[in-house]
Order: sequence, then C-alpha cells, then structure tokens
Amino acid sequence: VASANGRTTIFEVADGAGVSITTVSHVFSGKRHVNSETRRRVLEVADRLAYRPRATAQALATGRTNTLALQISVSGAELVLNPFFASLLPALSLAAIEREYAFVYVPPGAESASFVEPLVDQRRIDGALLVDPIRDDPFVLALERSNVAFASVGRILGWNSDYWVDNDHAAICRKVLVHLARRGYNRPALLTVPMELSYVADYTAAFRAAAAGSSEARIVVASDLSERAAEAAALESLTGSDPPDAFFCIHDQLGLGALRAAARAGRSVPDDIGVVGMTDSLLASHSDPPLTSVRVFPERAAAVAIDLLDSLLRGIGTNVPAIIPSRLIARASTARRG
Amino acid sequence: VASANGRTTIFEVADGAGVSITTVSHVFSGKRHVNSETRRRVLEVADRLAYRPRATAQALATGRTNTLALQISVSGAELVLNPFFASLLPALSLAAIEREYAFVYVPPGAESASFVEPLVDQRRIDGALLVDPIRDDPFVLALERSNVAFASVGRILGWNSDYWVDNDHAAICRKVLVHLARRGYNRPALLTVPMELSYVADYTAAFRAAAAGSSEARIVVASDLSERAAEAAALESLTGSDPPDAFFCIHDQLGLGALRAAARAGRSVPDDIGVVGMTDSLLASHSDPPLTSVRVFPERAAAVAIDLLDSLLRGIGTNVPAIIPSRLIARASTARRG
DNA sequence: TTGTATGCGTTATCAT
DNA sequence: ATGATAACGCATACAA
Repeated sequence: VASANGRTTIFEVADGAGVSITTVSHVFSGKRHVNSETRRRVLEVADRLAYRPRATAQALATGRTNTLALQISVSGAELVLNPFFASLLPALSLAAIEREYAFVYVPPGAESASFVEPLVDQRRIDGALLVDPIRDDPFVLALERSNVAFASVGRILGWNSDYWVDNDHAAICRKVLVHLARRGYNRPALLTVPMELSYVADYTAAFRAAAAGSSEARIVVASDLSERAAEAAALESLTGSDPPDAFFCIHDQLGLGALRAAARAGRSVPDDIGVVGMTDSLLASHSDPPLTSVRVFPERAAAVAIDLLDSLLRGIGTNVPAIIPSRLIARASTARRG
Repeated sequence: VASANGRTTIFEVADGAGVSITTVSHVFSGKRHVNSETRRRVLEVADRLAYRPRATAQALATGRTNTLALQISVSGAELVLNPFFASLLPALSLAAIEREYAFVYVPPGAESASFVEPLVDQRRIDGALLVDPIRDDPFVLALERSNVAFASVGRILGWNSDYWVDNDHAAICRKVLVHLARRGYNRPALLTVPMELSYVADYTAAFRAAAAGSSEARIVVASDLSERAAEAAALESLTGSDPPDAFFCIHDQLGLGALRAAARAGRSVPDDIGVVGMTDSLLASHSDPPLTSVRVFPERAAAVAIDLLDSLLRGIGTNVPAIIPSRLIARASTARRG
C-alpha cells in the first residue's frame, strides 16, 4: 500500500502492462498513436497502481513547468474594495486550470524582489500574467531581463506589446459623458489620480478627446485613491471658479469622496451635482445616495488574458489586444429630477 | 550571450572554476564545508555566467518542490469585504517567500476539482495551507487521500490536528460581551449564520458559555452572510418576545443588516440597540452609525501559519496550535448615552 | 505500431 | 576538503 501510494513510476506501469516506458509515456501524452488494446492495458495498470506522471520529471525533461506567475499590482484597500480585482484572482486561476497550468501568486511591489529571483532565474515558471502592471516593478524587470514571456491585463505604460487585454475605457468614458449630458449635467469633471497605470492615462485621454470642441476639459486630480483625498480635491474644484456640475470618478472610492465634497459645499446630489463611479463595487450600492457606476467583467477579462498568454507560450501568436465591454449602472447619484 | 542567458548549468560553472560539480552544488546548498578560496572562485564564475540551480532539476533529485498550495475557502463578496481574507493572501505569500517557497493558489469549491488532481497527484506541491477549510472540499479530500501535509488558518470541523492557527474567538467573544455590559446592554444576542466553519462554531460555543448562569443565550441565525438575511433575522428577533438590546454579529456585513433592522423596528442605535461587527472592514467605518467592530491581524496569522507548515514539512513538528489576539474598536454603534 | 538509449540538471552516496 | 558516478522519472530521437 505504502509503495503504491503515489510513488509508482512509469517503469512499473510499463512492466505491468508488458510494454516499454515509451509506450506508457505516449499513452499519457497522446503524442503518438498507440494500439487501442495496448492503450487499454496500460491505462488499466496505471489506474490500478494509481500512476500519474511526476510533474517535476516532466519539467526536467521538457524544459516546461506548466506553471504561470500572476501579479496584481494593486493591494490593500484598493484590492479589497474593487470587485474587478477581487474576482480576477479566482477567475484567472480557473482559466489557467483549464489550460492545465498551475498558478504562482506574486505580491506586488519592492517587497517581492527576493521572490522574483528564484521564480524567474530558477525557471520555475513558463510565463507570467500581470494585472495593471507597473514599469519599474522588480518582477516586470526580472521578466524582461530573463526574457520570460508575459501578457497583461492593462498595458504597461512605456512598453510596446500586443499581449494585453483591457476594459474598453474609451467607450466607458463616452458612455458616461452621454449619460450625464442626458441628465442635464453639462459641466462634467474627471476625478482621477496621479498614477502611472494605463487605465488612468486612458481615461484622461478619452475625457480630453470627448471634451474637445466644447469647453476646456475639467480634470480634477486627487492625491491618491482614498476617499479623503478625493473629497479634498473635489471640494476645491467646487468652491473654485467655473465649478463642475458632475464628477466622473475613475474609482467608486473617489466617488464617495465626491459625494462628501458636494455635501460640504452645500450642494445636493443628484440635483446640483451628479456623481459617477467605476467598477460598481459594493461601496457604490451602499453609499448615500447610491452611486451610478460602471460594471466591468473580470471573468471575461481573465479568460481572454490566459488564452492570450497560452498562445504566446505555444508560439501560436496571431493574437491582438483584446477589449472587454462594460456596462453603465444608473443609480440615484445621477437621477436628477426634471 | 544567448547561451549564457539562463541556460548555464552546473557543469559549466564547475569547468570555469576548475572544480567538480559536487563542489559547486555544495557551495550553493551549504550542505558541506567548502574551502573559502574555492568557494570564492565558484561564486565568482557562477555570478559571471549568471548561474542559478534549476528548480526542476533540484525537485527531481530531492523529491521536494519547494512549492506550497494555498486555498481560501471563501470567495466573492465575502472575500471582497473582509480585510482579514484580503490581507491574508499577500501576507501568506510574503511569509512563504521568506522560507523560500513558491505559492500556488487553489480556488475553493467543486470547480477546483480538476485542478486538484494534477497538483496533488503529480506531486507539484510539498504541502498546503488552508484558510477556513471545509471538510468536503475536493482539495482537502485530495490532500488527505494522497497524504500531503497541510496546516490551516481555522480548524477543519470533524478533523483532529494540531497544525492550525486561529484568532482568539473565545477571548473576542468575552471582550465584546464585557464591552456591551459596560455600556448597559444586558440582553445581547449573537447574530450568526449556519455555516460549517470552525469560527462559526467557536462563537456559538463561546457565547453560550458566557451566557450560562445568566439568562438563556440569545442566538439569532441569519440564513446567509448577506446584509439582507441579517436584517430579516434581526428584525424577527426584535419584534418577537424577549427582544435583545444588542447584536454581536460575527461579520460586519451582518452588522449592517442589524442596523437596518433596528431602524425598521423603530429603535435607535446606539440608544436602544447596540451593534458590534467583526473583522473591522471598511463597511464598519463607513456605516451609519459607524460600527463597533473587532480588528484581527491577518499578517500575524499568516506568518505563524507558514511557520507551522514549514516545520511540519521539515519534521520539526513540536508545534502546537497558535492563537492570534485581536482588538476591539469601539465606535458609535455601541456608544450609548448615559 | 512499438522499443532502445540518451538527455534533462541536480543531489546524494560512496570514495579518496 | 573534494571527486566520480549513480540515481531522480520522464520525454524523445532514432531504430526496427
């Protein structure tokens, strides 16, 4: 019993079935045809001995580990609050499973530097999937240096590649602006943050493009993604000259800040000020008033991203960047009366 | 250049340093003494050739992969809302890194069944860490069947093991009841859910134990972890006979439900009804009124858990279950006047 | 359709 | 203090 428990090798199966290890190998890999009667015998013996090819031996022989690395560049409160990220992890791992990859999780930031070295240099992974990657992250640098393949959800600013998927930020931006205009908000501001992420850059660009022709684009920058920072920045713009009558916030949390700023400035939401958030997190439905937000689809993005990486690793690289559509969820924060 | 890029083997280093591969191996493993001058030469050559021992070859030779699996049994909204879980993932992986383990993430539930087989049977992992494990989960069953070592955060109900860490639920329960009593709430109810997790069972037991002697323990069971379910259950108890004057909720989200129930029953919080939540999530500080809650320390739990698993894998198993302390954060929801 | 023999890059067991 | 060489368990080029 003890010897049969997982310690069976290809030799014992070959012996038991009266064939060579080559045949056993091919029965499991399917890489060459095996007589159906022979195959049946092999499988029967393998089943009886609870045989499964050892992944470590396969890895040494083939040079491939069938393991991918995953890094999500955001962490802490942002990760907690954002259903896009929270769903992405399980979704990505499930998508990888279907392609028979195992998944190593890599924490973001400088603290992961010591992790990156053994992972990349010891060749424990075939490739990596990066979510909202940052150019100077130690992991990204290591992948680049060691020439390990990767794909990303969100582009890497300053890096040219076709291997990424993303939400359709430009379309989202247009959709939101149309929504606001229909409700009579005609001086919308973009409430954003100074972060070096592609989606941040995309919103700024899309907002500018949409505003061109009308007045100058109102862009309000909060110092970070916190509600407090958003409140301060929004309040300043509301009390300044030419105040906006709506905020399109690139995260729900910023939206909460905008709501508070409106209250402190003595304006009512939605009558005086409209507020739109992003990612449709639980904060959006629980705020007062509930926040109009944009729902994104992490499961879809995950599946597409793994597909992309898989075909890159197998050299079937005819893919192009993939764009995932999203959906506007209208709530009270933009339900202006009359 | 191309040949030197990560494809260097122990042979080339041995050649370059004029020693045997045995010596090179020992320089890197430290498993036997090497003359300091020899060591210096070896390291110099290794550095020049960018040599790192291949993990796959090490794994085949030693039978150990230096990879751990991690499974968190909760997902979706619960994972999003609960800072304990959200911080646990990065914290666990960092703790694993320090022990030189890579980390494979295993999604919870039946969908992971197809994942579990290759991971466990192909011996890709040395051991597993389970967070709030469930007895019938395919992964847990596979580990058991294949005799793979594991430790857990939270016990597995119906499974006897010393390899777990947990928050000090009994102490938390006492702390909360003392807090409520001091504020004059003397008919507290436990608001819980019917889930087969050790912490759920622990709270029920601790609450019963604390209530013994006084009146009978008031235990209100919501059908699930949602705010809506909590509201319904709490409302029913408030409108029944012998209504409670406080709710100790085993999750912040249940606390939000209790707040709504109080409002619908025409009671004010905190004057008529006190409410306490758990895990001190962002929902707690953002609710109206802000929720008194219990802060737990995932980073600490993570480090201890990895330690435990590591020593189990190395056979240094003198460890005992570890209990992590927590902290009560008092807010307006229990700030009864007078 | 199947088998033989070599390679994958280490670690570990003996030697010296 | 250091070496030679046999595992480790599979995949695969070459043969038959």
